[in-house]
Amino acid sequence: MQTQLRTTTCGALRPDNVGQTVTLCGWADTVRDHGGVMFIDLRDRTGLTQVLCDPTEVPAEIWQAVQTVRPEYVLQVTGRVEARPADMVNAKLATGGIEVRSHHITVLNRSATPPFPLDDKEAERVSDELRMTYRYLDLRRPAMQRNLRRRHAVTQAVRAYLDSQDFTEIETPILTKSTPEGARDYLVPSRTVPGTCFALPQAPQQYKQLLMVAGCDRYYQIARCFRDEDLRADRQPEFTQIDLEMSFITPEDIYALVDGLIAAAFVAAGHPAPTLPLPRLTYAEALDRYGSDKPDLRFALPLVNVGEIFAATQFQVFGRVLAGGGVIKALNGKGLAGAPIRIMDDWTAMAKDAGLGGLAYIRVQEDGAWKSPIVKFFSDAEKDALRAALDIAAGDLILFAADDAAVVNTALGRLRLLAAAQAGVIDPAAFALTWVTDFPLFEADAEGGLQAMHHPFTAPCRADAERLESEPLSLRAQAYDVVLNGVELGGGSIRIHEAAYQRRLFAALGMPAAEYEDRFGHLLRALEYGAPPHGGLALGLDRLMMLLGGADSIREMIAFPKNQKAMDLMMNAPAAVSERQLRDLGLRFLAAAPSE
RNA sequence: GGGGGCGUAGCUCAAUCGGUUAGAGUACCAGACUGUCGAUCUGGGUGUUGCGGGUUCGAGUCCCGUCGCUCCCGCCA
Repeated sequence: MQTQLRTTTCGALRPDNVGQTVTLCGWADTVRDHGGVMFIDLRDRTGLTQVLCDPTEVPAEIWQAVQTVRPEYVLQVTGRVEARPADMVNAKLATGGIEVRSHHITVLNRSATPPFPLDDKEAERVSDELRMTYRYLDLRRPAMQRNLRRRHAVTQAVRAYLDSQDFTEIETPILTKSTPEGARDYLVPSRTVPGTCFALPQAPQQYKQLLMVAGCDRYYQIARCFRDEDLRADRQPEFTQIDLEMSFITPEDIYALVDGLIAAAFVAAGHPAPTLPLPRLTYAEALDRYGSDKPDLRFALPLVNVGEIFAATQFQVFGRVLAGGGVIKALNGKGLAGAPIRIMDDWTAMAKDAGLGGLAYIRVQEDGAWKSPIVKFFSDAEKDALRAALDIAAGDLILFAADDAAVVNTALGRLRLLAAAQAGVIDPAAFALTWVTDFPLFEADAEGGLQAMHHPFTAPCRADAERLESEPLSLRAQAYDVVLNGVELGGGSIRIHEAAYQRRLFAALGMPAAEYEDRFGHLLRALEYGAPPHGGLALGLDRLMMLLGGADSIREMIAFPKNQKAMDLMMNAPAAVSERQLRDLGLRFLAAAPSE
């Protein structure tokens, strides 16, 4: 990175360079003033180099100037590389074997006192609010520099991999059309067509399908997506997907391709490649066994269906549920019998929040005795069967849920995660990847209607396709997710490539013909002109980087993220705009902007 | 929209049962110091206890309201 202002970087010098005269540029990291001699650790993104300044070796005015140097001042230093005496080598620094004995130092810029310490350990404890307000300082920290560099390495590897698989990177519009059945759209009012709005894309979904119709065969894009929904630690209103689509494929082609893509990303991020092929789980299996369509497989802790054991139970609560077509499942929290009351209260509250009437449990004491408010209703045969089914031993905590399958799975699925965390069985360094396949095509929406589980362009499994109108909720989709450590990394599907079936599907969703022709006419028309069978997938790049980097929020992996109210605290966006701008757009606000 | 947590010095935090002049580390400022590398030593407190109201002889502490940040549920085809 040699330039007119420097000959080398702050992370580059080694004992081999001793004797060379070099010029470095960077930020003063720490300044150690001994009166008669000064040490300045000079930092750039590549590392730290110790600069020594001796008043007998620099002009007086430079010595004067150096006295004023504070952390984050920007310096240009020229000097000779010298070996450090053996007892002064700093093993913690890559450059610790040498130092630069300066004979000229220029203060390129001064710095105000930083609002928070630019030290990786200290800064991690500083509020996100401050870090985001001064994001350019936060990003100066080595840890954040590493995150940015690692993200770059992964996107480079993704591009190289997809290029090797004959993909073409194609950009699609940011100003596009609203498709209101997904997330809430971000809207951009049009000046040239008054009274209308563009929407920012929630995903390049329709464009990439149209690129398949166009014969592109294999498309990808590192695509920015926008969804105006409430934020989470792993959800930002704008985020990045590795978006791809292929023609003439089945799901097997996607699995094989994406397995390789993920392996390339792991390696680029400095991790061992996962064992391929990645394991697969059907949606039905995932829900049954783990209570979630994005199971964390870093640990087992399976949900066990104990309905048969209680087929003839005397326990009214269980009996009523079974008679009503519900299910009874249990999970064995190994070693959690001693879980404090406070924890159990939290878990019970969570179970109720998930829809359960209450949380039944058995604490298995050290002497093997079962302590539980419900066990008195169990017969000896039921107890024996339970013991065998759940591998019950001293110290275990057995949790029961009895209700509709959906409620039971939700509640126990969440409890499974809490119990694993409480038991400390999650290896934070582990990576557990899985495909989840065969999602349902539809789910019931709040009003009892149908809603596409993935999106309305998803093709059903061929065997199911003709039950579209008769038993829509029974249709499995050719849809799949990739899950890493209990986080949905991404997903996709084989798409409907026949206009007639796409119309049938819109109709099955309860959409009048006039409506789907209006909203999706462009896609339907395209499908009429020889659309190839095609499908694809999108991976959340921010989430992938978060998991690969061991971070607890995707904000750590985004240069300029937004806070929980979707504001950019550094730029102060969103912000009020001028009357003139609004007039041009033909807009008037009903709400006033908050005043400062 | 709902639930939880937090809000005291630039930063990270402490302050007992409601009690006297709100402290510590660090940062910062001044001075000293020729081998440090989280330099050290000496001195210095730089504060609207988020904001507003209330209770009280007395409020950082209790009550009401409000604002901000954050985590989660809902939401996220």
